[in-house]
Amino acid sequence: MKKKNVPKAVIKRLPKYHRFLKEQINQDVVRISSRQISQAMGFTASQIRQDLNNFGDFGQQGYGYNVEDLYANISKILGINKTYSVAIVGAGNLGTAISNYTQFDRLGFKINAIFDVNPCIVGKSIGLLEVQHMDKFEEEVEKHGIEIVYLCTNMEAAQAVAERVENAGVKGILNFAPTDLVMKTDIYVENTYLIDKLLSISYHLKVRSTENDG
Amino acid sequence: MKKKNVPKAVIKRLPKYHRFLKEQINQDVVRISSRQISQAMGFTASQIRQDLNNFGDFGQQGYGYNVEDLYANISKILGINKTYSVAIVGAGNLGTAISNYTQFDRLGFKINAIFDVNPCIVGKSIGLLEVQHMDKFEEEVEKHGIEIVYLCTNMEAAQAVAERVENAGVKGILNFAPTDLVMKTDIYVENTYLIDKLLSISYHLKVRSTENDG
DNA sequence: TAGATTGTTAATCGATTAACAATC
DNA sequence: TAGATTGTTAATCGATTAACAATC
Repeated sequence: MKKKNVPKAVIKRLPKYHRFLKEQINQDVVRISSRQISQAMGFTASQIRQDLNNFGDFGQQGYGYNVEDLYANISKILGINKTYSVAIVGAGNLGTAISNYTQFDRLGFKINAIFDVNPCIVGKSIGLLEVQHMDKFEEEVEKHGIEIVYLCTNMEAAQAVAERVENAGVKGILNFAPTDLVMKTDIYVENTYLIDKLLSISYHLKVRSTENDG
Repeated sequence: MKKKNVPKAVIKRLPKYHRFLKEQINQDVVRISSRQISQAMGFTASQIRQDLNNFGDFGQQGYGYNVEDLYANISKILGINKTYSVAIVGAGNLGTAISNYTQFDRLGFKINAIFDVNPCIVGKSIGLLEVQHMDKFEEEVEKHGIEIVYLCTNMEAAQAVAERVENAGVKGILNFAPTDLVMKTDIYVENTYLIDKLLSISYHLKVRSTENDG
């Protein structure tokens, strides 16, 4: 098996392929060519073949790709042929919303604990879980083998909580707080940067409105 | 003023500069060099100067950049020297969470209406607003001059709602539904792709765990 | 003036696209 | 076999980094 290091740009596209192929399966599509994927997804056929060949020879000359096979392979590459144990820290509006986000659950990200420090929120039921106080965090991480934390605190608390999450041995953080976390270990942090998306909209609307002027 | 078309990669970094400069202002930093920004943000000094020079000559040889000035300039470039009129469609957990996200409000994105179709939700109060039925959508968009919609429906409803949003003359959509929207006009859509972030974490955790094997 | 740091041109690097031989 | 489509090498394009003259 080849093992050059895969370009970041390719990794960013993998979830899109995964999503697209799932749709194809739902529509009972059995085989598909890079050309067909190209037309549906808007990448070039060449790029699609290049991307996939970073991981193996999934296709067949003269035939194309078997949709089920390709989907299974990409799932495996993405590491979602297993279940992850997840905790949410911060059970405010956002934490509650995320806990109800079925899409995550469906792909094997199982929420096993929810934490907060606010006495008005601790003890509340969210789905089948009861919000626990952060006092119990380390204990519960151990008990449930928590691997990933969804960080849904406010901006001010985020850094301190992240460090505690790191120290508890959690491997990954999905950070919803609008702040860059500084970590000591190689814990993997992914930022949502919701504000950046909004600023991007703002930028593009502005550019358009000024294009009509000068 | 120069007006070549600005690389996408640069535009994606603008919000990060904006955020960083705001922090510097809060810490009463008056001037800063590309070298200092470089060290704090982890880009090269060269890249920072290249990025900024897409929009004008904001610095001064031998001095660097005035933090306040640069922040004001980037704000203007991002189009956030004005207030935007925003509506939320979908007042479930996510819509409610987003409506409470003060960060958006603080940068001038003002939520003026919230909509849903669920009879259990319509009429409910969220902050100072009452959730309205989608029947009133077009009327309210007109009344409040809505420019941006936060799309917080489920995946199934997203496409149909997006088309209605488009037809009502809204200019931009921040899409929280895990689906690619197909638009007819040049309405600007930004996708949050929360799942993609989670899959990215999964991928990196998997790569690390298999590095120890082979 | 001397020192610092920008703005900008040129060099390098990485990612995308084109082309085509291999092969199902 | 003939047609289709992959896997892969080579060419192009775009973005990042290095270097340095301009200048505050």
